[in-house]
Amino acid sequence: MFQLTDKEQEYLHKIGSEISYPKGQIIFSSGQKTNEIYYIISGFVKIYRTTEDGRQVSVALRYPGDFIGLAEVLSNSSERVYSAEAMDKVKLLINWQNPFKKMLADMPDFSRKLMELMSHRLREAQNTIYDFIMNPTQGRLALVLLEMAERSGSPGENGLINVSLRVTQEELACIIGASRQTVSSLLNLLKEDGSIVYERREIVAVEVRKLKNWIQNAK
Amino acid sequence: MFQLTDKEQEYLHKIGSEISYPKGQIIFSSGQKTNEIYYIISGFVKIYRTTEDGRQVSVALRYPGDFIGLAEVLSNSSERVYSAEAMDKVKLLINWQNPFKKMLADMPDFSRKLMELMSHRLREAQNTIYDFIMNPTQGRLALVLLEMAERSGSPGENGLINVSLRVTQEELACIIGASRQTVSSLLNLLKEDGSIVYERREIVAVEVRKLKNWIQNAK
DNA sequence: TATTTTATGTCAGCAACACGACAATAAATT
DNA sequence: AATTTATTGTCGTGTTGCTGACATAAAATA
Repeated sequence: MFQLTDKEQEYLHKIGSEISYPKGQIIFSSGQKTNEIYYIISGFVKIYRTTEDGRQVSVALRYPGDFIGLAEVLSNSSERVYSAEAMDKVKLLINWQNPFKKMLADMPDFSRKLMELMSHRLREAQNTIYDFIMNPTQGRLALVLLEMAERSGSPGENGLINVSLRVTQEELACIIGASRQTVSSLLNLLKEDGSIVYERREIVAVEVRKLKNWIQNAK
Repeated sequence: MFQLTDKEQEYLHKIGSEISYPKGQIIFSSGQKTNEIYYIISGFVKIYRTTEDGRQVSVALRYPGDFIGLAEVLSNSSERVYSAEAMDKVKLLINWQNPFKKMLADMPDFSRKLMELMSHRLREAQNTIYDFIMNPTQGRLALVLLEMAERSGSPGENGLINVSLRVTQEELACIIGASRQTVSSLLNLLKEDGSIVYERREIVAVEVRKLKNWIQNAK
């Protein structure tokens, strides 16, 4: 849905620089000064907040081709509201605020495109709210697995998507707002059912059709 | 947080026209063609979706000074995704898509301001997700009542906000994602506790401090 | 290879909350 | 004023999913 033109890519590369983070690395965290935005080249990133009692609550996942840290820059907030963590080995393009803002001013089409992106993200977030209200835990787990597979896997035969998701149950729990124990049981349910292939702490493939059966109200 | 300049107000009025809707009126609904955006002059509006089995799920409330129907226009979606309903007697300014887009092009500052608005909304939606994960039903109810009071009431003495909220329990239920019966009990709990003044099916005032005690993790 | 750390599986007990049912009340309509 | 309709209060029952506890297994480290 979001595609940069060659010219935009080029511009971004010229004013930014590539940077890699290992899995688990925190890219920025809540409360920090807002100085930069990131463009995801590969890997995926969790946007989350830590509660007083130390629990993490995830509100979004971002995949290659998307920006992170955008909302603060576009709304001129001086401090980060949410934190971002690499869920994977991640390759990013880091861009400082000022040149980026200049780029926005220089390229009205790019600016319009970002407006589209923000609108799209708002819809996504609202869909997440909808899903939380409509779906019990299994449904939310199925939704998240499906999304991760579609975004970072490669389609195989008869509705199978091959992936390589090394996500702990703890991580999944904080994304879907459930307890770790529940995620454990559910993953095994999905496995027995043939909805996912889950071996040695890694999700290897998902069966789109079967997985969708666990979701109440598909979009 | 979102303020229009006199010039912008004037422009909007020039290219748009005022329109009033009674409580319960549907302003636009999911699936309709996107032709216009609305600016809320008074009253408030629910953004929601209806599920297959007829239940309503609300994802946001919009108050005076805010736009509705914006995301589709800004992202060039031809169809409405969510529906909008007047929760009150509502006065709106209706603006057709094309003149509005021209306004965006004509006034870069306005355009930037809308970008800020969308960023802000995204944060709001993410905060809602966070609240859903962190707070049990009472907390979400308290949050919604607090927001409605702060946005549409007038501050009285010692932390009291006077309002006049004629919202059915059914409505509240679909906003916080709970059953009507649970809302019923909770409202009475809040009433006994002195967190709200609730008389003859109308919420007359809220006690900010006490109400906040029901919320797990205040923003 | 041995040891420690981290992640997973599983269970029992408990609390929150949904659902259906129905009575009671207020509001709207005739 | 009488009747209908919409809204609210309050049950009991059942389910879901949380918590804490502990065993097991895999991975990381020494």
